[in-house]
Amino acid sequence: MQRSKIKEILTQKKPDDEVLVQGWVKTRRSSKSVTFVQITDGSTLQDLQIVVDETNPGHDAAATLTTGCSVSVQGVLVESPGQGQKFEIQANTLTVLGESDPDSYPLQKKRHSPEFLREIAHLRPRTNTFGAMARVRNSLAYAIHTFFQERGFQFIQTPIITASDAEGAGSMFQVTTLNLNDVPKDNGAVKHEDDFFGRPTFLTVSGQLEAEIFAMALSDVYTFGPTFRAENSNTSRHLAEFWMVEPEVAFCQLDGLSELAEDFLKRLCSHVLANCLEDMEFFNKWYDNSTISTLDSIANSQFERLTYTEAVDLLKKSSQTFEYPVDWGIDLQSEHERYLTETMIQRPVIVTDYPKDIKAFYMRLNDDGETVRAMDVLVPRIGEIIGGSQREERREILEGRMNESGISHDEYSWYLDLRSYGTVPHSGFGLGFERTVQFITGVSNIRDVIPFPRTPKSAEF
RNA sequence: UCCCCGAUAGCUCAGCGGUAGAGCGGUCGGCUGUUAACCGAUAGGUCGUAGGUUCGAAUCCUACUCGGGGAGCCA
Repeated sequence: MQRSKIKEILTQKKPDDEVLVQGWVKTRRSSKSVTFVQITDGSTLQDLQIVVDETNPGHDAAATLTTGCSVSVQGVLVESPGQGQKFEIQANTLTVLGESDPDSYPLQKKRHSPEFLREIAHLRPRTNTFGAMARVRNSLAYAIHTFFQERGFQFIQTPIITASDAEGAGSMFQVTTLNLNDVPKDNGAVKHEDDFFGRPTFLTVSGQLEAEIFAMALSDVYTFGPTFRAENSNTSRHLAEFWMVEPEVAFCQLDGLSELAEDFLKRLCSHVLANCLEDMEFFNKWYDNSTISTLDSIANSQFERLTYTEAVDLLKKSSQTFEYPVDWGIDLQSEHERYLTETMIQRPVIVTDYPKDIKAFYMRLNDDGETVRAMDVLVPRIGEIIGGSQREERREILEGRMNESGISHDEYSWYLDLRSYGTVPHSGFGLGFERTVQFITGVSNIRDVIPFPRTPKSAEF
């Protein structure tokens, strides 16, 4: 007999159907005459109740089941006379596949703190929260690909190991096969020629520059993969290894890009509501009781658009006092961004045209010579969820900006080449996948929205 | 990296100078078509680590480690 997933059983099977179901025990309640076993198989948030009568030869085994055991059950689907579930399985046979010693099994049939669950990352996928998390992540990843695929974007796989060490996005992890206990040296300096690639190499901080190469040939492309930052960041919204989505669009200026970003975020919100409502209701109940209404309103509302200069004016005019005063020329602080999106505007805000001195060298210089065509999308609770820009497509101006930033023309000659041979206006942004999952689920710590978080001093599992 | 807070039973926490506590979970027994079931009994702790103050430290002080909140860096 073929196994059915619990989700299938609840949606496609009818009373009196005979089914084979396999999963893990959440909890068990027994008496002399009957035992109830609640099992889950991860296909849905809902547990399935198995009823084992005392006359069943498997009753003794069922009565000793504990949380975490794995079982295989053949039985008949019936409408449940009890409260709390529509259907249940009247077991014919129940086989214990794997025991789970209750003295040492850390998961209990009660709520655990996210901090504790992080310490047992190999078992936390079995919890309601993490099962829901995995399904929402999966659904979001699917929505990301379909959004771009439907619009004719090509999915490009950019390298994870890179030799560019000055992409302006923070410190990088070095990749080496040199023996660190006995590094080959030449006059005191490390002999990088002896290293695997014959030169220093690093884990990528962004696929953007490589994506630009393909945008200059295929027009509309995107990347979606792991990204690494060796920053000593200890916050609830930073990881050393995270996933990032980076579309790069040729023949597109900043206003086109911000439209794309807005459509994209709206699509992610509505997709999750349409496909993971049960899991979202769980997050709404236990983590943030405004998350569903927020997603709803985002899917149906207009994002606010402000220039940096307008944002600074607005903040200055507000009666709010900030720890860091607002002034034109300094970057917006977290408190400013959050006040803008959470209090003043109360929905996502796209801030554009930042002073050039606080943004990366590749962003297109405006005619005022002072600002660049940068774009940050700010959302309540998280702050910056998307950072992007129109890229500088004029070679001379790009070279000037590289000089100002101390970036080697030699090392980026290929990047400059794109501006010499058929350059076109183009734009792109980066969306932090885990920050998006945080925003959507309402789970406050980024370590609890990724299966195996990597943070400073922590790389277990 | 900086500021603030925390670390006591498997988990969540109380105790804050004078003999280590509760709830949940575990174990044993009872009971019931049960729903984080219920009732009774029971086991379980070098009070994060290392120093110091004191007649006496879980409790006060110092350092370190780890965790949380905030900041910076950013996605």
